[in-house]
Amino acid sequence: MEDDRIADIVGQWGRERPDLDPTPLLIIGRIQQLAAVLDEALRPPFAAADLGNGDFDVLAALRREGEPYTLTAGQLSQRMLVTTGAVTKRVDRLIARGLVSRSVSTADARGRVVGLTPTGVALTDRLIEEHLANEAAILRGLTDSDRRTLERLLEVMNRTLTSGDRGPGGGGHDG
Amino acid sequence: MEDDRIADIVGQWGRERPDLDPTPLLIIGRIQQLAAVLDEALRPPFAAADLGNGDFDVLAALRREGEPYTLTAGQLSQRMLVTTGAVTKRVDRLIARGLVSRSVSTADARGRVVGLTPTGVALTDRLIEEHLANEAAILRGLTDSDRRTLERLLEVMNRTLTSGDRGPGGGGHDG
DNA sequence: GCAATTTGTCTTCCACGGAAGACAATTTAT
DNA sequence: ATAAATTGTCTTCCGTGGAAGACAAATTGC
Repeated sequence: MEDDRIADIVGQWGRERPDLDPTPLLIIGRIQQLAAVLDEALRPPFAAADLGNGDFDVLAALRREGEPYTLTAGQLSQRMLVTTGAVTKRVDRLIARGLVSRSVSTADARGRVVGLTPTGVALTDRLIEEHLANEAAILRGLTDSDRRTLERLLEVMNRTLTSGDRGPGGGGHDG
Repeated sequence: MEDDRIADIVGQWGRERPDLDPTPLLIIGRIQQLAAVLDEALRPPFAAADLGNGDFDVLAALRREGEPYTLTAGQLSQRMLVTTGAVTKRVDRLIARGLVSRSVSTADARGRVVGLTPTGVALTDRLIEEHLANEAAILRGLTDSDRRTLERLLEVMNRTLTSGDRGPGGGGHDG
């Protein structure tokens, strides 16, 4: 029944390396596992539309930008936290589906402007509804107060990570 | 220089689709982003040892199992939540590094038993210390009380997800 | 204006993991 | 015991994304 996988792992480490404190895994391990399970749980609507999760990211970024639903490849790269190479491939796939189009920027001829087609807008509008409904369902076990607390705590972790000064070990990356 | 990326996204959706409630993203989006950033932040020790994050998973699973530090490919697959094909490849890489060995199970000749070599044990023991120290550093912004709360809330989400009845595609209607 | 540098995107090439099939060994049924 | 079904692992093929280089266009320096 219950795979408290993470708790088991903590228990194992406690036995094998009693000199260490494995309890950080209770939070960090769970976040990582949660992210994986979330991806799974939220995939069905995208899968039904024959879209990779990453591809929907493109559609959503364009759609929420508002009219005329356009962004350059570089902007997409920044918003989705993937390389421009990945953007190229995602956009290529979406073009093949007729959901976005790509054109040379008028302002800067080396810029490529990606824009939602009417079909793309329609699909995105439909999918985002399903998507947010699914997310809401996942959170149904949490009270409003729980949610506010969780938001805050996640934000604290995020800030700790983003500020980048985690003692030894290096770790910093982009600037 | 705060990239409150998620808050921005929620704001954009609020403007573009005021009929929807985008606030679930404040939790779920942050968890997903956090997981990605965590992977980055925790990678350096493994990268320094020329190991993929997934490869360390194998080492850690074997090490925390206790002596004789062995598991079958199938057991590894279950513990790491990846397919047996992925296990084969991870193990192949680790064998090439001399960190684990593979032998035919005495009990069942189609089973392959993977075991840590002495070198593998030593490396894992070293890496897990660094790893847990890094995780602890990431959590330093949270009080003990925060941590307990966060653990609980993440576990609630996890249970909601694992219990699995969230009608995707089906009708999302809860009580 | 022209060369050098920088910038934005695309192109290779590579690594990793999933899906499905191949294969060998075990178990079950007869 | 033998054939059929099942199981455990590996193999093949594919999809996705990163890193680094290629390339075109813009910017800077002279």
